[in-house]
Amino acid sequence: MKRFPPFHDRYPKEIVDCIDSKGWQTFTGIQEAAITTLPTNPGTALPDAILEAETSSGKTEAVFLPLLAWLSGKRRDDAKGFSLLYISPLRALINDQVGRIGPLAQTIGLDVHRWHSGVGKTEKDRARRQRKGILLTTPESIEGFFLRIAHENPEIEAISKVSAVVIDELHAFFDTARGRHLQSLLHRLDLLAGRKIPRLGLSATLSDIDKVAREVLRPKSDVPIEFLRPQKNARKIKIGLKVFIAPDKEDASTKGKKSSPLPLNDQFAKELMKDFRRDARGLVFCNSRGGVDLLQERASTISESSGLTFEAHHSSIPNSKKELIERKMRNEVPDPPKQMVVICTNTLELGIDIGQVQRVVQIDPTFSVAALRQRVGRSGRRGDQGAEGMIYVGERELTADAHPLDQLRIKTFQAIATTQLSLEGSFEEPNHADLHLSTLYHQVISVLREGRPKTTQQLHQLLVLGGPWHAAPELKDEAFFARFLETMTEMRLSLVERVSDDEWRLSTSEEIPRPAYAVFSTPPEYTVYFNGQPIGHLPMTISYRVGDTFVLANGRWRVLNVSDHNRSLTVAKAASAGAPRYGGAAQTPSGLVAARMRAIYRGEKSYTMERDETAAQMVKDGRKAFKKFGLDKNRFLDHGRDVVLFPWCGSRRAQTLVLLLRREGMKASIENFAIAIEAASANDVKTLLAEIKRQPLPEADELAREARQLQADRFDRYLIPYHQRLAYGRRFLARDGVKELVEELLTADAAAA
DNA sequence: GACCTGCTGCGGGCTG
Repeated sequence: MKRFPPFHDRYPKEIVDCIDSKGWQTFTGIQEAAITTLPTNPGTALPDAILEAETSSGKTEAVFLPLLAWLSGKRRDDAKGFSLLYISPLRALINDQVGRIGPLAQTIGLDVHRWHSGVGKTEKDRARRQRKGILLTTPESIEGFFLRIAHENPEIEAISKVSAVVIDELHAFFDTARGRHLQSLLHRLDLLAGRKIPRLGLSATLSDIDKVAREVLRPKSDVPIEFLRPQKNARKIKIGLKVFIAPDKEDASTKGKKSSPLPLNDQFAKELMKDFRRDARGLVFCNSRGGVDLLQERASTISESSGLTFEAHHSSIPNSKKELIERKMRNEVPDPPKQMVVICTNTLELGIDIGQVQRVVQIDPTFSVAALRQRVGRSGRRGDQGAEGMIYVGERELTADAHPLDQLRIKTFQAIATTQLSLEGSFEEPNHADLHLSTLYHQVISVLREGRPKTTQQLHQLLVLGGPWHAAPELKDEAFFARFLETMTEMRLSLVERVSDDEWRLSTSEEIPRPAYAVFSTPPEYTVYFNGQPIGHLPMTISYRVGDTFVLANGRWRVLNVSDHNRSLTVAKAASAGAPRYGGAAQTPSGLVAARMRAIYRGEKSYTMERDETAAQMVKDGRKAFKKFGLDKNRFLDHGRDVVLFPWCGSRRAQTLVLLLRREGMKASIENFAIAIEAASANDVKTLLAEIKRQPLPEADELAREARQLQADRFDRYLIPYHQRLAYGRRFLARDGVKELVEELLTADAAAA
């Protein structure tokens, strides 16, 4: 490899030799940045750091080369203790990384141990015995180590000895219950170690990283954080747009009619054949599992004997099948397909190794800018190849009574807005207001499970004042926190009890259920069997009867037998079938995207992306409809007996507006990028809004009374209603700027009149 | 009209 003096001159010979033998031409930008910046002399303390670069830009080596060089100079004694802790949000990523980190670590005599639920006993026993080297694991397994503390668990002790923690795919922990969980675990590890263990996060460029990642990596940090990013120019990204028109009704009566277009999935499948005709490997992202199954079925049928293979990859496909697909993509099977396209959900959004992909197609727009950027970024990664993405949008054939949202061609504008923002590098801001009370509940129990009773003050200091909940204003108040603990003793399932006035311990009076390791939960699933073999999973929240049909995992099936007790569905092949139903809630629009869509409708933002003729026509039509409805001036639209209101804001303010209207007796709900109000006129709504404007805004927890579903996270059901409403308000509502929004809605309309 | 992620413990069957 080309000589890179900061590496070849400063790094230990064993490590240099190992890298030279890999046949790499040069280091990537992020690797050069890390090698130049991070200390290799154990006399210099390791900093907290964030390495920011795209998936598969060699971030793993970028962080491990300096860490291993640093460790090689450190005197090692015989005492048990791991050297490094690597944390990944995915088991699959750990399995990939063993192969990359293992040989590097071997050069300085360190073993690498995997530890997650898919790792066998033999391998875990080896890690348990050695308690040295590098441990690769998940947040939930770390929770497991903590939960076993009470039973004299030497592993957690050995983990607390590490010189640094590496967190892979740090962006996957932004703004989530799981992220807060990880912060708590790392904080508890620091306390156990009696020092601040350096944290190094690997992140994609998906937000204002300096601000966001700092808070995620180490809340309330008083030590500086190094930000490392490539010096070299970012590679080129191209995103194109194609729009397809769906027939008005996709049923038998329209089939064969000349004037009627083909069903959407047939059009998509044909286009995929064209777009991927020259590529060896491709990825297609859908917004739902059902969408993946249907499109894969159509594409497989249409492409038969063309040499192009289509595979389905989502969470309901068995792991063994998914792993086989990933191996085929990497050409690790005998006689791999020459041309292969995987149709997936966000299962392949994070950095699981799937080799080199030439092109990415997104079916219908994503709801966040970050998702689009991350997905397109999975293409053309080696060398200087730019990323190439294409969005296929399905719009509906317009009828005389078409809904305004269809006339506005909303999906086309959503696709353009997400593309523009993605290319500009503007991403959604995480919601820092989130209280994460469900996760707090989990961590109180986890801390108490360690054994000794704790006082209110101790718990408050550990989790709130000095810990990951430091930024929640309500919780800072010790009385509020004490009340939270007290409610935990009052619930039907009370896992906590008072020892004395001010001391708490894990309940002893009841049978304590098995500990929960994850802060999220998954609904129970049927396993679908064909000929005794599991072919996939379906959620039990949807009921099935004998004779029902569905498409799943590259086949059409008919239900032969349903067993709720065994959680199994037995199926036979069927001649035809529709998409499986998975259930779920509507997707929520982001304010960033909404505001940009409005600008494009108004012609304030041109769009320069590559598009087909239909897309160009859709933009013309959408803008024309926007004018026709007068939406350039006002925000209300009477549609039949209902009103459609266009706030052009993010989902939190929109949801606040919806609850305000419901509180006054209106049947309001969010519908795509608009608010639909049933059985009301624009004038009714305006009168109400004027009234709302005059009154003081209710508190968020008060408004939350109007919400249909208060429970969102795993342990919300164990919280008292007041805490549930508080958590709901902080997560889904925003009072800031709502008065201004109401004002804007009324003035815009007055100006128009 | 949504997507994804994780854990243990136990028992049965197979291999050496």
